[in-house]
Amino acid sequence: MADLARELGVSMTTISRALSDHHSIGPAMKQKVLKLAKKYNYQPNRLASALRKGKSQLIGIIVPYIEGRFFPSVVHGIETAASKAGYNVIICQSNEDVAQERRNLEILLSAQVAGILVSLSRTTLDVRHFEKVRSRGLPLVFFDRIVEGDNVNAVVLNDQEGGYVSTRHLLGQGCRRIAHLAGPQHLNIYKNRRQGYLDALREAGLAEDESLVIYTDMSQDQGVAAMRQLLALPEPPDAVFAAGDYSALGAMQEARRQGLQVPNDMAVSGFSNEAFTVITEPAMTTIDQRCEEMGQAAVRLLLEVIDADGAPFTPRQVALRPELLVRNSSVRQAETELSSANLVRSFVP
Amino acid sequence: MADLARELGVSMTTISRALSDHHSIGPAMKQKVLKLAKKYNYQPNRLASALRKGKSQLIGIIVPYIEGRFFPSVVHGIETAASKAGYNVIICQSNEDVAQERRNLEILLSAQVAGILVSLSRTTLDVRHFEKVRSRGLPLVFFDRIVEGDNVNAVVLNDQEGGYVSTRHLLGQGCRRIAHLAGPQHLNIYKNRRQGYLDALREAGLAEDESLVIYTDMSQDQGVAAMRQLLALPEPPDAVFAAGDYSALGAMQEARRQGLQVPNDMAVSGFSNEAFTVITEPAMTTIDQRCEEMGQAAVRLLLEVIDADGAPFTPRQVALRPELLVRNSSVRQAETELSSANLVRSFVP
DNA sequence: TTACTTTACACAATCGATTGTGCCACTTGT
DNA sequence: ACAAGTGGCACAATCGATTGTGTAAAGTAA
Repeated sequence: MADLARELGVSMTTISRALSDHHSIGPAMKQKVLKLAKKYNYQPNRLASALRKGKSQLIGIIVPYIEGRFFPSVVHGIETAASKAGYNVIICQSNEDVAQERRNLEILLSAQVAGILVSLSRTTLDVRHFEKVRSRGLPLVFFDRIVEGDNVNAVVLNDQEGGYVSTRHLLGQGCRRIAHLAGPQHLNIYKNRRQGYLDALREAGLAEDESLVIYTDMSQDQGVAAMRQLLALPEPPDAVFAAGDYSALGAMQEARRQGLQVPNDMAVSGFSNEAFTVITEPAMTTIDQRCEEMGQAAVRLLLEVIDADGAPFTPRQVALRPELLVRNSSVRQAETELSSANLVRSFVP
Repeated sequence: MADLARELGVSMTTISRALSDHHSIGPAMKQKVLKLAKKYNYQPNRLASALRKGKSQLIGIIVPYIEGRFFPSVVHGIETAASKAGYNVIICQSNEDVAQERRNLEILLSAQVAGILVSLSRTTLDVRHFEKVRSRGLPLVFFDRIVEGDNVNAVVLNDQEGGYVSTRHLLGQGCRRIAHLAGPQHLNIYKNRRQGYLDALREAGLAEDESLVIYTDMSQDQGVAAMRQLLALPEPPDAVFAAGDYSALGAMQEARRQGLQVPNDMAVSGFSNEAFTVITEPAMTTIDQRCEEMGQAAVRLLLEVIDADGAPFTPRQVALRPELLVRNSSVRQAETELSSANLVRSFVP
């Protein structure tokens, strides 16, 4: 910058203001500065700028881990949206450990990020460490694994709706005894998915049957076990809505192993749209969690708070609408259609 | 920091030096400063520090995208290793676009990162933009999709070895006509996998049969088509080594659809260890690409260059050894064992 | 013409931490 | 006892960009 100033015979002030389009710089001078900056391919030192302004162009992310399908996709959405808005993203993993989460928070604070996006670690019961962020007036948005309450900014998937539309879909296929493979009920996502399931049943006027709700850890193994248990009932179900794709997979495999036709004897639908759901045979109906949209929505909300710039901002909670992906595991067909329906689904990576 | 200095009645110099364990500060004073820093939970402003020192504690990553199995896992490995060494990670996506890659590079430069890790975009043919990084003396390490040559730091998987061990394994199972589903040969990874396959055949004294090598785009569809083509041969193969899991999947599905037993009539092995390979039936033998190790190795190499601190550093290329994961799709068994071998594989997410 | 704006730019302080140099006091060698 | 050495700390410059204030020159209104 000093070089530019020297070459044009003006002060650094003028350079800085010309580049940031300040009103007190004449258009002629602005042009000259811009041209020279291009020529020398001048790149401002973001550290210096951030130090002076007290705000960097960085957004901090804290996620439990970067693996599987969900978090990488959300991060992908976040990075894309942030980058479009001129921000960069610095990423931290808590490894499901509160202590690590706290450390990451400190680091992001000392890196002077413009805002922070957090998905809580599984071991985070006490959320007081986020008070420090708020007391500094630093924009903060939670996503997916959030702090409950209406005094925080948060973006989540509407899990209840996911359970509801899945169950409605199965009902629409003519299923009348719909089982549910539920997840650990102390986690809100699973509680809400189960609630959606119950809501749909009640709406259809069907009596709730406790024996049709099996509580699992969402593993494939327990999906197998659950299906075995269900098929041993005096009145086995004709469909199953699982709160996760892996348990749905296990259930589907066990059903077929016992000679049932999926979907005609047993319709199956899962949750999460894992990559494998398109390659099972039949392909699995599931709920897409809108991972990328979640990332984008989180960034949008964060930018709103950032742009409010300290002005009182009423925290907001955003609930994304899940998308039901109907595939062959749940679409009942006449016998004659079966052959074509079970054709291989192709998937180009 | 000024507060600490005032409270102890010393200069900021002393504070700074006490915290960085400078020799010219007495142990008594160091203790006092440390204790006070704890008490006030003092966090140094990393921007200011980085500005003054000309080096931040940030490592920049440029990847084509953050999706699928590979890149997220590598990033996971990178973040973990970097974090352990006291560095944080700022991540950029090139979206397979050179222009974006160039922009990302500029951004990382202006963010004053301590070093950069890059996996090239697919459209990067001209690599001159990396010259600017080298001319600034900024540590640079490529991984997976690298610039060829021995004047760059790079970490890759030994694809040739992957093809070699896969083919050796199939040979060891008694297969004698082993087909290969190859990928686009202008990409080094696919060329090398094919080379490993050929090396193993030659070593076993088997004649190379051009009709057994099918060139595909690695999609599931083309895997299906390739298997159809292979089975129409006068002398069909008894095994197939695919350079990717998706094409292996297509091949396996088509083989079973035509009534062949996998693995006894047709052994199948893939490449990449995609998540779905454990849930196919039979589970698919494949090559693990050591994603996390690659991230770790890249960080280790980068840290070496950083720690050399401008001293002449001879660029190095690291080749990771792939890991063959033997599963049921390639292990030939006596008929009586088949039932147990095809049992469900469980997978807890 | 005088007084008052407006325009266009420079001066110098500032963000927070780091570091070369200088200074003082005290120890050690001879 | 004097010179040299060393431990412990402060001063002030510095990294590079930003910004409140100051001040000419040019323009406008009276």
